[in-house]
This record gives sequence, structure tokens and C-alpha cells, in this order.
Amino acid sequence: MRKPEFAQRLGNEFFEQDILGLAQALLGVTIHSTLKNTKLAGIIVEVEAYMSANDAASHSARGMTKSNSSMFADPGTLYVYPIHSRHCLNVVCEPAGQGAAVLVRGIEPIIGIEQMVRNRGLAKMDSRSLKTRRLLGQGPGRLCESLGIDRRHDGLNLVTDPKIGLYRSLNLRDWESRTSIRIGISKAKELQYRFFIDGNHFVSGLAGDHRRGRCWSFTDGIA
DNA sequence: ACTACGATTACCT
DNA sequence: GGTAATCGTAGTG
Repeated sequence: MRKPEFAQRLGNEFFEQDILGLAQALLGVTIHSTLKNTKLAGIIVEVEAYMSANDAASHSARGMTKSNSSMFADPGTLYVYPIHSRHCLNVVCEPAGQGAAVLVRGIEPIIGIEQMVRNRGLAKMDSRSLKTRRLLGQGPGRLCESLGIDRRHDGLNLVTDPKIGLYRSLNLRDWESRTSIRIGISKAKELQYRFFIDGNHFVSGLAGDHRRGRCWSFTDGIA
């Protein structure tokens, strides 16, 4: 397999699809950020959809507030929300203006791993080990910290912002996606709005762990 | 001003 | 497997 490349930036048309379609389309997409003057990138491997209506678990379920307003902004807006002293990043999508967004829960780190290690305070660990790399990309709070994303970046436009955006990934190996209920919520538990790349090392939660021993990375076999 | 509550994580057995 | 830490929000008085 050739080394992954990330040339084509995703434009407005990508974000203007319905939320469940966008959630699945985000799998395998590369997120780039240069928020601290260092290029960082990772491949999205796990997401969850949060609806604009009929979804009690969504931050938009009880309408717009001071802190969730960017969730009601245009498709392609970045929504960053603080929870348990961490941050989670979401991609706003259709239906526009109604509070639909996709939470990114796992990325496979690709570029800038040394900086990600510093961002997470893991400098004394071996940055090449799988264990360390999983601590960078596995989980919504961890990946935000690795990418240097926090509340200051809430509301940025992923289509036009010069420092952060989404790119089509080239030369990725084939994979299969799977669906499950969402993780860590107490309401609307039954909805199957979690999507992940089957068997990827950087998927969080039980459905990823149960494949222990048979997991793989996009960069397997690449120096 | 006070309280309850997480779209989490680290660390424990 | 389980649980404590932790703090910004939002609801209430």
C-alpha cells in the first residue's frame, strides 16, 4: 500500500448532506489542523450523530443556548463543547440551522505525532508505540487535546478556515463500517447513531476492544 | 448564589 | 469490570 495522501479539501457540498449520511461519510476523512504552527492530522475512524429533533441526547434538544449556538450555525461549522473538563469536537450538518451535528470520537494520528504527544503531556512515553498513539486518538476528549482544539475554536468554518479543515484521504486500504448505540449517554440510548471503522485500533469503546488481537491501522506496513 | 449533571478519562481491582 | 476527579452549563431561588 502507498502512503496515505490528503490533497482534496472537502467543500460546502460535502457538509450539506443529511446528518446520518454525513456521519458515515466522515469515516476515513482526514482532519488537518495547524493551530499551534505545527501541522497535525488524523484519519477519522469513529463518529456519533446527534439529531436536530427527536433526540433527547443531543445538545440541541432543548433549543439554542449561549454555549451551543454554533451547533445551529451553517453546515461545515466546527462545534466544540466542554464536558468533564475536556472538549469534544463536532461537525455541523443538515438540516441547517436546527442543531444537527456529528461528534468525532476517534482518529488515527497520521501527521505531527510528536506535537500531539506534547499537547497531551505524554512526553515521557514512546511516541511510536501503539499504546501511546491510542492515547492520542482514541476518545473524543483525547483527540481534541492532541489536535490542540478547545473552546476558542468553537464556531470556526471547516470549509474556509486556514488553520483547520477536512480532506479526502487517498490510498487508504479498504474497510467496513459498523453501527452501534452511542457511548456515554443516559437519554435516547437505543438509537443506533454511532458509526465506526471495523477493527481499527483507534476506535473507542467496547465494540473496538472486542476485536483485540485482530485490529489494524491504516499505517500498518508503512515506515 | 446554589445545586445537579454530564457526548470523559485515568486509575483501581 | 467499577469509580472518583473535575468544572463549565443550565436550572432554580
